[in-house]
Amino acid sequence: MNYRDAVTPTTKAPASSPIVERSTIEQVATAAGVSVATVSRALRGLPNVAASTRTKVERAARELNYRANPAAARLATGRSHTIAIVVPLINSWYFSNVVAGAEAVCTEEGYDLLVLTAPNAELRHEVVATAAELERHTDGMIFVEVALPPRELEQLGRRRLAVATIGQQTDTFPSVHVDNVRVGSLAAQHLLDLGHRRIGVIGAQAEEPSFFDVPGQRIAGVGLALGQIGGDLEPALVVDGQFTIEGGYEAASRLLSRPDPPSAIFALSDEMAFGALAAARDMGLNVPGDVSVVGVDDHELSSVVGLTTVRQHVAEHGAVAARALVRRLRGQRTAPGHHVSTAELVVRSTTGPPKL
Amino acid sequence: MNYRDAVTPTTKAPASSPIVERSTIEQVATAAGVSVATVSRALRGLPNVAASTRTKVERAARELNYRANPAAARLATGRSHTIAIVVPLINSWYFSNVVAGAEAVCTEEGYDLLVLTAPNAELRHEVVATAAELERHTDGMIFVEVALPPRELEQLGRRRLAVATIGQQTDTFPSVHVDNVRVGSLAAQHLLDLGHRRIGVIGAQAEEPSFFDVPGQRIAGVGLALGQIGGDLEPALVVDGQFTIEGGYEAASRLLSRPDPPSAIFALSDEMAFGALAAARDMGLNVPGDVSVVGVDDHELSSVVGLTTVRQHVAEHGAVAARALVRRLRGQRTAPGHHVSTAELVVRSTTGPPKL
DNA sequence: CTGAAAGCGCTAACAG
DNA sequence: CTGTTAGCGCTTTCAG
Repeated sequence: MNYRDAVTPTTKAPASSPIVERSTIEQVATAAGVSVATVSRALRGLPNVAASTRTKVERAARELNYRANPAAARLATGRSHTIAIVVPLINSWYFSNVVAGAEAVCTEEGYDLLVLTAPNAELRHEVVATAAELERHTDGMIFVEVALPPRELEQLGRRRLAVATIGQQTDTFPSVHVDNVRVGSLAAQHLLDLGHRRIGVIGAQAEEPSFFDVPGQRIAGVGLALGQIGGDLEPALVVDGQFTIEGGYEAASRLLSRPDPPSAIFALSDEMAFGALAAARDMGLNVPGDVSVVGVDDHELSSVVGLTTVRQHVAEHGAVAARALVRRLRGQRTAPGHHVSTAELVVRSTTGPPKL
Repeated sequence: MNYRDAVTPTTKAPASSPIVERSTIEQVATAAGVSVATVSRALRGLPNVAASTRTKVERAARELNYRANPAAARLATGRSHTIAIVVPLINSWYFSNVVAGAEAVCTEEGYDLLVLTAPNAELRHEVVATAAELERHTDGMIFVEVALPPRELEQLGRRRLAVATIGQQTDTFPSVHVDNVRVGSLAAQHLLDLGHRRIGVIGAQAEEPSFFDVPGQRIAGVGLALGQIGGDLEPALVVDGQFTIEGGYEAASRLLSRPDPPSAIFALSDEMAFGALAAARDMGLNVPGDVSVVGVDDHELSSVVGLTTVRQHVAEHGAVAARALVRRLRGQRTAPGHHVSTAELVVRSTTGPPKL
């Protein structure tokens, strides 16, 4: 339920200051004894305004509590100072953390953050198809773990809309992503170092593998690590966990009830790992005695249950993407930088050497 | 990580239809051979438009892919078709689910959803203080578990802004909340029925107890149930868990390492309960053999670990609030209805009779 | 460096 | 029932 997580004992609230009305540019102009055009220039920091005039205007604006009406500014300029973040869903650990990161930056930078969920491919295509419409609601959008095919990317690229992606890496837009092959290797290598040779993987079907495939890359990383010691990833030991707790539970149950169960399980997310831990417990198996478990994310619960995991800095993903967008919207024509976020292995107590 | 939770195998995407431009009301007017005013009326379903004219206009609009420019409409009408949701934080199970519920309704109803986080009381006051400003960004706001003092409520009430609250119940605005006293009683009664008499509670400090106090009410519910059998809630058995997993872990550790530990623990949220379960495990205690644990929420993980809990329908809270707001914005002057959301006990395997 | 004036695209009286 | 005419509040030429 969490309603108070962040409630640090704060300084006494400023006795609820009364709501103060906003005024129009014209009132400010009159008060400062200049024209509205000058007020507009002065307040937006444009050149060609005498220092003295600017000061005068600023004072008047402050006194009148003036702030440009966003609707009017938007109509006149076409920019809305709003960013939309498109996520498949919002009520999951990963996505809510990404949104949190983006929100923090947006608030800080004076942008409004709109949340759009596009749970399936069809809706995602629709989001792109209605980009012309969205352009009138927002200045930019952040696509989070949303696979955009080349054709749609190209369509978006031709628009005035600023775009950033999280997860997918494109050559048109700035992006943030982790090296998922490395994520997989990191987990697998740890397991190999402990002596495991048969590793089970709880992953997920990639929806559109051709463009963008997180599970696939992580699994490739596992294969890579395994390959280096002349080993191999058994396809039969890779099962779908749908990135949910329950999916993880079921996948692990299947894996562990095999005649030849793996000695370790790599779940592609902590939530699936939690499911796996529960499954092991329910089967009377000891972790890490009978089976080791590794996850990805570093969920809050992970440290508490001692889950070994590959940590990602998820909120940072959102923050970096938002910052890139804001920068671009402010005109800083930076290269379409790709930020590769770090990920690191956090060894805790769900992993250990295999039996025998 | 969860990016694909909701990815159901969808029908093949409609081969990315090209982005089609938007046109202005004037183009539609010309195409339909009428004035812009008529177009505006026809398209907004206002009366006083001949059926034939309306059809004509609608066809033209469809052909030109016309949709009113939101910025222009907003400037002219003052309404933004946007709703803001104010949460203390967004990356927690409870709040992200509330937001998800609200988002679904907003999308369905053609409203944009803005997310604002106000982690502490000070920022919350600021949100209210800048209501005049917010009014120009949004038509309404949903305050989620945000304690608004009477004075601020009154200030908000005088504005054009539509308001709905989740958690707090006011007599000015529509609200959604659960009967938290009942939530507490439900949990306690279950424990009492099993034979427990000494119940520990993991709760949280209320920030502004005078206006709105979820933990306090749930605890009161416990006291009530206890009182009915002539028992009493020992103040020393009520400890703060800050509504976080870790806080729950620490609170439970403290509770269980007492010389006279309670035989059952009621955690005011599932996340705190997860922490408590981990603490019990780490102390070598058996659940429910040595100690029973009950939570509140019915988190996804709860069914998997078998946590007995009082289920709340969280996403529904967000949806109901959003719907109330939309209704109000559409002019249906309904009574400031207070929706009391249901909560029910879900008995699983973390509760059982006490030892001896 | 500053002001006047023309929009941005839509809605809302007000006539007719 | 429909068209004309003002705005909504700001930005942006264009003169000066």
